[in-house]
Amino acid sequence: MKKSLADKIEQYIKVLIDRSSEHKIEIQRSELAETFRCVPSQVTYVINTRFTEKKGYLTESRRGGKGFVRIARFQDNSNLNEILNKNELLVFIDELLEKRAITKKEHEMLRYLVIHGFKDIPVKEKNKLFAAVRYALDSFTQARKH
Amino acid sequence: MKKSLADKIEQYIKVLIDRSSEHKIEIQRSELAETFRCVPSQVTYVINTRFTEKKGYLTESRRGGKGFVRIARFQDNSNLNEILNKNELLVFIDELLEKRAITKKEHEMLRYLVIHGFKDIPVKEKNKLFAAVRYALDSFTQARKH
DNA sequence: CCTTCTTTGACTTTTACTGACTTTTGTTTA
DNA sequence: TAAACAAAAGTCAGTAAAAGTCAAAGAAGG
Repeated sequence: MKKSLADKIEQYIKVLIDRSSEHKIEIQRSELAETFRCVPSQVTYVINTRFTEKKGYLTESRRGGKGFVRIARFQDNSNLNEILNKNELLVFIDELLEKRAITKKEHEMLRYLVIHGFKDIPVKEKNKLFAAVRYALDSFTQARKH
Repeated sequence: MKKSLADKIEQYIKVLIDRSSEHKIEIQRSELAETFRCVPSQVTYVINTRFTEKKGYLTESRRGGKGFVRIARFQDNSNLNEILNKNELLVFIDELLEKRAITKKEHEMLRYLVIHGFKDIPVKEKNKLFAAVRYALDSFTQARKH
């Protein structure tokens, strides 16, 4: 299994991120391309295939003079946490039904919302969101009791 | 972290605004240009690209002798947009009730969620979120009809 | 083979910066 | 007081320096 250039660039960037203070680096595409003696679009390729949101990275960039590419790894890396949190919220919603704090119809609707409603929200925000929804539901059902 | 001149001027102005009493400053374009050793139109460029209304700033200026550029940051640029969008979603939810697609209780719960549930989500995400919720609710109620 | 991943390069778009020229406004002077 | 002057700020187009896009060719793996 020979390492492709893309693999090497990927590894290089990951080392940079590891060494950085905030899990965040800023590079210049053209500069990096020169380091590896390849065309700049090769770097773009690496970024698009290896540093995706799904893999736990956020990227930003700016064109033009003094342009840059910023790559940040977010700490609650990934899926696991997201799914966990979504599950936690779903469990909470199930408990509400068990406690008769919500009706069966409401329960059905809420589950649907949680599962399908938050597709486009970045992972980082999603956790906050789930917590917020949980809080809101809690105080709502409390309030409704009286 | 290579900062462009425009970035530096932007930051400089923002610090001035932060230190000001009313989130408002008055500068002289030519003076600032001299400080940064650039042409005055560079300052105009920064103001036009970084201190726009969309980003929460209002600018005024006067030419000629005793000329000036005034930059003011207004409290919550987002509010207007946010509220508008939230309202759109609330209107949609109200319509669902009118169409009998949801019950009164569901309606009540959804309104509460929208109003109280998404407090900590950044504005930028919030709009996407509202759209997502609207979409989810739409398909949910469609599906439930059958 | 066939498919998928990599690499390349020509072309596009965005952003920064500059300088010549214009417009506006206050001040001075005839 | 009207005209000239000076001192601002605005406009705009041009240049350069990035990064992005996309399709096509090439390589690797099954």
